[in-house]
Amino acid sequence: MSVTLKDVALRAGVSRSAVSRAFTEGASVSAKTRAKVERAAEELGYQPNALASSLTTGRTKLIGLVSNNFHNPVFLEVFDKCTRALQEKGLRPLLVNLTEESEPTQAVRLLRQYSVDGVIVASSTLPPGFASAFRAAQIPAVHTFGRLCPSPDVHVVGIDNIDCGRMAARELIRRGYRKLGFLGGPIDATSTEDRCQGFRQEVSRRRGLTARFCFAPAYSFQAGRDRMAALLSEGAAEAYFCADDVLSIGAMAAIVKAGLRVPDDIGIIGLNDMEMAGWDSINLTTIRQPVEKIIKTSVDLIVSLLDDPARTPTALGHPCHVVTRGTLRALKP
Amino acid sequence: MSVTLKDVALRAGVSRSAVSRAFTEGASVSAKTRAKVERAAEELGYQPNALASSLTTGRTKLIGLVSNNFHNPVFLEVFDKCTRALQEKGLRPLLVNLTEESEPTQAVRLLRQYSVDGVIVASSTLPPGFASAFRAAQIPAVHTFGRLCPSPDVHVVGIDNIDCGRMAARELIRRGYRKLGFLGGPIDATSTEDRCQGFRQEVSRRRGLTARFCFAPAYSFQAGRDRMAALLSEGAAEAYFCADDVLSIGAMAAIVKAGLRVPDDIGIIGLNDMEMAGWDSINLTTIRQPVEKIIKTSVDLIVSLLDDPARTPTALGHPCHVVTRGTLRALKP
DNA sequence: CATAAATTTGCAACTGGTTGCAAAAAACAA
DNA sequence: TTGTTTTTTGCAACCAGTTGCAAATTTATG
Repeated sequence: MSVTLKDVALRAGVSRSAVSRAFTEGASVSAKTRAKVERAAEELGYQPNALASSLTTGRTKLIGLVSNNFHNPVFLEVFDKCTRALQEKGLRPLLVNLTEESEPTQAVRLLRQYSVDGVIVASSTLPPGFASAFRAAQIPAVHTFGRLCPSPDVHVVGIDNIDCGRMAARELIRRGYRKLGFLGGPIDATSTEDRCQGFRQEVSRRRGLTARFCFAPAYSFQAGRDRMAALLSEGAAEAYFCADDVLSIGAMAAIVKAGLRVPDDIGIIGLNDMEMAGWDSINLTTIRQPVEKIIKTSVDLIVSLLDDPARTPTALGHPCHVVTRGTLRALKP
Repeated sequence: MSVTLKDVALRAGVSRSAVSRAFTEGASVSAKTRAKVERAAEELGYQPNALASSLTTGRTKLIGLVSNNFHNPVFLEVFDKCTRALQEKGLRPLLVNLTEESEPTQAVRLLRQYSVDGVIVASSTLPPGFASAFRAAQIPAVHTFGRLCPSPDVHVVGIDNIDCGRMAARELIRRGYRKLGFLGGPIDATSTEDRCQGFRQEVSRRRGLTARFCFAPAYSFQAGRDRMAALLSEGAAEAYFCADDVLSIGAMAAIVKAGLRVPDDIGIIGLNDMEMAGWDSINLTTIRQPVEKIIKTSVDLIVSLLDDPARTPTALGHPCHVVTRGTLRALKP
């Protein structure tokens, strides 16, 4: 079997407590003992067992990273940033893929069994019961990319989707488009709902504008392409706010396929600013969601919740801005 | 604090052992006791602590999932498939992001501290020392997407990259291309090296062919685009095997930007067949790597290694095949 | 040098489970 | 009914650590 405290203690000629202390920052050990212990540990190739120590300390340094977005490329960036940020804080992500089959309660049970110190749910919608389950289990939870609302059930970090909707509408209007369109994701996704609402608000504040609203069944290329193809055949708007970059790319594919051009015939503005949006063959004008900052805030929040789990949930919003590339026509002079 | 065995035992009026047994499949408990325990557990909301039990059973059911590929979209599919497959087997992925800064030894230490039952390294190249470190620590390890070789240091599951190189060359030749090109990733990546070697072999077996070889500094869009732009200015080949789909997409962007067309002016064949390759705005002809099967094999292998960690490492290859889409010219009649 | 104060050390009990073993209970056979 | 066999149960020790406390050691002070 593997090398344990006892082995090191024996070899160093000290007690088990001494070894434990030598590996604990700020514990009461003399330099001499620590040196002896370190030497022995080195020789035996000892690694303290984090799980055993979690029993008494009550800290596993495990953070559940829960998501169901394994198809949208922007989430690769999310996982990258998130794992890095956690690792920097000495925390380890225990990844949970929320598939359609696996019930959410199953996921919560699992996270409890592994005594995670906290949970980050990276998904625009939170499965029902999650918030209360984590609260009941006293597990700090952060809903990253969730819907901001004044007094949420659980800590939320994200963007103001309503405002993004307004921002998109303003950008289109500013560029002289008058017949506007909104192409959302699933109609029951809160993110789509809010973006739609903001877009509608802004449009209805002005005169002389028309706006049509439609929804794709998923935030995916195919869904965007199919929906746009349908729109084209029934007479499309001058410019669309597609509530997601992948959706935008799908929509553009349909436009090009129909023999039209972006932005000359139809303008497109997306949302996310994922890496691909900047590829010059795509060159998508889009609303940038500050993923890195959102993740950083989420991780910092989790860290602070570790010492104060009962804090009242808050919503932390992050400002977005338009990244101008090539899929909207130039400003009128 | 949380509910423990003792609480349940007290409430059910049985010993702690009885509770433990009630939660262990196939343990010796009467139906009556089990019922009492289950009832009490239910009432208290008890969840067994997986980490505490790991101490005595020696099994954590944690599997380290190590990768450094958080930029290639194909890896989102990999993470998706891998987490699903592990979850189905009752195993939990502990994600480790191997960044440039963090030393690989650090990662191994971490995995030992968390007593993972096994490790899956999803990366074309294995950091030096990994194989021996895992062997020394007696941790079963599988190198997924690694280089197949007759007697590897560690279990490998992947594809025969040399064969893929040959396959690509044959496909180009079959379609009548005579001036061929190979566009690889980093020249020191074994995957690129092997694909290049196979391609060269096949070309040199025939007469009347020319082939030029070049390498991009990364498997990325930018790298592919920049490298291809440079090639175009110095006179490009008729068709290229780009050793990765993202690279291919970058290369195609450069070609289009230069006013040329794919496949009319230059043919492209990629490798991976990631989801995006099938998007009809990309429609890339490529060599399909059977990601799902590779992952499934890897997970099955890890599972079997749990009971037999010392098994001699083997290399498990998976066949690839060309997926014909629209980036190579039609076959000569 | 003796004494007081500060630091270091080991013991033992604890974390939340599992498990070998012997005793107790239940099931079966005579 | 009794004796035997089988099943179930609880005790106690164990897994790999941590930690409060009192004893032992070192350091500082008079």
